[in-house]
Amino acid sequence: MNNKHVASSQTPCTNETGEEYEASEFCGFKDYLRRKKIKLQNQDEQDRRDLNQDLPKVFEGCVIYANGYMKPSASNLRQMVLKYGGVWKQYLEGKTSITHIVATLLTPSKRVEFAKYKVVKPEWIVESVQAQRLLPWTDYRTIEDVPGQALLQFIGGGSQISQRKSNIDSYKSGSIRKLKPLTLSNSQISKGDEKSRFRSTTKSSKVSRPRLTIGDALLENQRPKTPIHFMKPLKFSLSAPINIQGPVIPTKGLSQKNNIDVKDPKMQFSMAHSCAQDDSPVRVVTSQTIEEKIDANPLYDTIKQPLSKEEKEILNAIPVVCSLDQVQGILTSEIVRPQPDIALPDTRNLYLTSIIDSNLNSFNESVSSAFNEPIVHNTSCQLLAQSTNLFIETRNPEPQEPQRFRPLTAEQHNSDLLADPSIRKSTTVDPNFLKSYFGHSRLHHLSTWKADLKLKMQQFTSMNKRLSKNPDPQSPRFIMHIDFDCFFASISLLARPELVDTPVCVGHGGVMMGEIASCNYKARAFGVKNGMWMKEALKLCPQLTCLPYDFPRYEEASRIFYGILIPVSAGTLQAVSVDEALLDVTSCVKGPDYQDSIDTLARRIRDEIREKTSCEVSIGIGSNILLAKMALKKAKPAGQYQLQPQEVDDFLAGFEVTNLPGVGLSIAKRLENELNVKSIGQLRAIKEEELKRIFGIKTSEKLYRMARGIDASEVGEVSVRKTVSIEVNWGVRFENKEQVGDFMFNLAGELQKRMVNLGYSGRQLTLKVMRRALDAPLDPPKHLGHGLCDSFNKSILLGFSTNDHEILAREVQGLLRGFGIPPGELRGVAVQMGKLEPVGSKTESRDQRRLEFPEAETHLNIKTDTPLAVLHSLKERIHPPSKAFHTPIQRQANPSSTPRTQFEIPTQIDPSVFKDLPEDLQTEILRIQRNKELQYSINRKGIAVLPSPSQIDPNVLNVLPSSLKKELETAYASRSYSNLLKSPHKPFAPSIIRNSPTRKNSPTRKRTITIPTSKPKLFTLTQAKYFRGQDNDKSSFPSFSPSDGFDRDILAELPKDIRQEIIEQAQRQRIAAKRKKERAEAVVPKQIPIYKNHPKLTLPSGPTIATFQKLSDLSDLRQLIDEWFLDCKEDGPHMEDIHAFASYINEVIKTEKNLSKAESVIRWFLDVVGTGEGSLEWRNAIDVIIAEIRNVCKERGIGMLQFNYETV
DNA sequence: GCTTTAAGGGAG
DNA sequence: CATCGCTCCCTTAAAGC
Ligand SMILES: Nc1ccn([C@H]2C[C@H](O)[C@@H](COP(=O)(O)OP(=O)(O)OP(=O)(O)O)O2)c(=O)n1
Repeated sequence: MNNKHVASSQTPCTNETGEEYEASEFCGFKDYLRRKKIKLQNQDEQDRRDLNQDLPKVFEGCVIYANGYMKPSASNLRQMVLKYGGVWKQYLEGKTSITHIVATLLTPSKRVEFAKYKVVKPEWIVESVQAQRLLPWTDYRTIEDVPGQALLQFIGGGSQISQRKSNIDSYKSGSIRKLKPLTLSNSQISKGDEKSRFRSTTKSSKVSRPRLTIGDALLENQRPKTPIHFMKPLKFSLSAPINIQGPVIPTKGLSQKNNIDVKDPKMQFSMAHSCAQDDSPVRVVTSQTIEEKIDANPLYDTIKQPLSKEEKEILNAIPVVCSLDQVQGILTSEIVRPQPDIALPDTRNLYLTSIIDSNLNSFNESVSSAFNEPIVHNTSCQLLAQSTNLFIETRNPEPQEPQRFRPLTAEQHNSDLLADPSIRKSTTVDPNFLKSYFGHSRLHHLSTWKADLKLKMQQFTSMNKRLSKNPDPQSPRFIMHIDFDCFFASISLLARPELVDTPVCVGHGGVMMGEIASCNYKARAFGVKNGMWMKEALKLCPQLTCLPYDFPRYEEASRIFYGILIPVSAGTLQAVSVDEALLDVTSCVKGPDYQDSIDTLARRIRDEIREKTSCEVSIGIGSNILLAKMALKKAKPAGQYQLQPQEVDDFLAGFEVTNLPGVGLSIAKRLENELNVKSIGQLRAIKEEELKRIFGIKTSEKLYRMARGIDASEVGEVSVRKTVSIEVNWGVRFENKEQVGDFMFNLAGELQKRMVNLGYSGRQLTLKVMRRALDAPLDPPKHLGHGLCDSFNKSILLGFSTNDHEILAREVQGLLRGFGIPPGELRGVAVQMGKLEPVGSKTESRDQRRLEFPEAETHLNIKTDTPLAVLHSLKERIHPPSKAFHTPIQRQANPSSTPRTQFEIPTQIDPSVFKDLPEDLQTEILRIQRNKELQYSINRKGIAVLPSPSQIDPNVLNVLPSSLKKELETAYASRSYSNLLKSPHKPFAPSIIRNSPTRKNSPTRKRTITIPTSKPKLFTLTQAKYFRGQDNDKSSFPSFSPSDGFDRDILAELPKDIRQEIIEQAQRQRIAAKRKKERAEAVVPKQIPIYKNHPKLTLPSGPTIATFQKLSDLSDLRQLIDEWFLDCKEDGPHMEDIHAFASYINEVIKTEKNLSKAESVIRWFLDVVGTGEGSLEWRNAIDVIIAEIRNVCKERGIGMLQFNYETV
């Protein structure tokens, strides 16, 4: 220790407790880092003392942080800053104290992240020093350097933050109206007309353009709320066709008619200027009429003139959104003198610019009187709230002062709305919402039925497929597409026979904004279409009758429908929907008059269905699925049509491209705008290269082929479910965060139910939320609908597979909080689980005996994780990798955030300490508490879901009170926590793997105790039915060598189960290694190709070959397959084994890249299994495996493997 | 190079 | 009263590695 150090120990930088030098027996990394930080600051302080004698304090009050590489190096700049009285921040910490950021170049995301900071070029420092005074930073903006960078923030209200727009005019026959994305660039906006806008959009879509990631969007929401500078000019984003003509409207411009040319009266005029993004500390959203706005605020004094109707309409659509920052920004930024290179054309700066230009003074006054005080108050309030709570609620200014301007928050608005009990009960705040909602939702029924039928038909098909052999794949095929005519309408009409000859539709009673699910052909004659809004339809057809839904009858009709088709199908039947199926009837026809026999068959089917359901189906017949579908178009209604091969080209040419499957509004528009293509005939004239200019590769190729009637897909292709999800985008109205929490909990519960019923757990969780668009009215056109929204996605990887609703709920809440959306602004929520793994015995393949519509609701198969996994997730929550999800570590207790009542506060934890913890931390702790008694489970892969000690964020530990630390220590079942920390970070897999930045740790992360292979999932088998404990010797307690990487003391402290598992794993590992070695010695390793270049194969753990049950040798594998089949011949293979086997093959293809090996293994498998003795389950297994392999081949872009399997 | 992510799109 | 805008899959651009 030198003098310097001693001196620095007295600096004010040492915090109150003198922490830097306090001895700590609990040496977490967090402590270390903190001390290091403090030390650095002290260093700075010292440097400053040493250096700044007699020098002007040029940078006094400046706290500067350097980002990225820059010309005078950061350390040089630091010297300068310190020398001249500034503070240098090495770490970005909370960013709150930073006044300036030095950067030469900013990545797009950084641009967003730093959008509200003074981001300056290094020259600012250099030249300020030269000038010996602080030069205006505005002359050194980094952000102006990159042309168009500011633009990014204004495009369509947020670039890639998709802005969805309700468009009641846009629907496509047979599909629901899609919300339209909006991405407007500067120049596009000015065009004003939809077509040109669209064209520009598409063009730019091929240009590589940085996008705003969700993280960026989150940052927008999580920006620190301290005074910061606003650097963007005010702009308006237009979210609907609008044409604003003329130059900047002068002061009184708003009263001048004809300056605004509103093409669409329903248009939404967004005045979302840049800083009105919802990240603003306080959003003051008013629902007052514009007159009130004007009356209430001197800001509007000069425009107190009669407004035209359109003007009022426009202005009322404008939520007045303002904040201190914005006000500051408005007053200090260059708005008054817009930067030409980034400002939008004058026409779009019209409103506020003009006001500000001419009314700066009155504006200023209004700011202090109406905004300033309350906002300051709310800023701190919200900072507090945000730091502890799920949401920031939008708040009103405090009412203590006479308010001339009383805006309404989204929450208040919802409160008013929900005050009506009849409304309240159909919103998400009602505890029975989900049940009631899904019970009434046609799309929910449709989706559920579809998934169910798809699965069942798949099973049925695989059961029979091999009976009907198709020896000549070249011979022509006959595909039938069978579909009820206006299904819902037809069925619902059965109860109202008197209306048969009148236009009817099916929908929810209302006459206003309800959607039409289906309408009969009488109604279609008027132009009414499925998915259209009632209001619209009534305009077209005033005498339209609306019939109620009758879901049970639809279901019953469907059951009959499939009941008729199944016997006919002779094995190959694919469910398209509840009322729609594909049939490969190739094998049904023989002889020279085959075409007639097909037609006869079709007629027979139609007759039978008509007889049994009293409804008509139509049938299209073609030589592939695409052509059958196109033929069906012609067949409808109540008809059939067989498309002859020779007429295909002419037949297709006349259809509009939207009739092609996969071509919806968006693609059709692009085709039309870019290529002037409307019909399939026109599409056929376009070269594939041309298409690739506009669309991606896959889409281009598909379009190209479809235009020529080519479709290689086959009826009954097996697909494996990839996701299970739930979403609600209607009735979503919340008053506070508690309601949100409750709802998410219920949602997770429902999702769990679905997963359990399907027999899945999942590793990936995705949250999708819809937030009311800034410029959308608080009440959308559709009652309780979502209206115009911005949508956000975020997915995380859990380190374990689960379907436990509590875990799901918690993770969802964490994600949701990351978005920082005020409860009142939420309009839609979706939770999706991916990276599925089958769980328990009830797998999809086991359901095959029942073909009825099941309503079974079991509560089996819930996969809980270990408490430690949750601990790990807790860590991630508090100290997430992405700043976007950053929550301040020091959090204040929020009086309103009490723990859920169903959670007991554990006695071991000091209740007051516990209460001071953030809500989610509380629940995590509670989980740990509750689960402590439970078995420490091992996840399916045989990896203990104990987070690696090295992965426990010391920050987390440090922030916990000592009593909690103790709890965690207990949870770790270790007396010596520091031992764990010090032990090699080998043994455990992390339990939570967050996306992106976390992955930087992947080298560490990948080190698990599993047997070294390319992927742990290969070992799914170890716990499955057949393979359980294959080469385990459970009785022995092996001795560990140091090279095992285990600390024996730690091992001894672990729960028995985990210890056992680790031991077993280690054993297997050794055995595997031994085997490998033996094999390598005994056999010439020609069977073991080594692909040095593949990254997967350079894992530190060594082996480079995918293994299956530790085998990679072909003969061993064959033997294993033999044994597997023999053992499970009767009962069928375990689903997990099937997947494991498929995974292995995929691994061989993907990683080992040994196609011939994969082929021969598969061939062997098929030979063994396909000997005719195989049960249904085994045939199913074949399909699943083949399907998975097909996927991988597709992924790899290689052709399908060859192994004499006729359906392949 | 590869894989993963967020987002768009489509169907029924 | 209104109203019940789901759920799965695929593709793409960009980011991460
Ligand atoms: N946007 C949509 C589209 C369809 N459906 C429901 C109602 C339909 O009856 C059923 C089947 O959809 P189809 O596309 O097959 O349409 P229809 O059977 O009503 O008419 P078509 O005769 O054109 O098949 O799905 C819906 O609720 N909303």
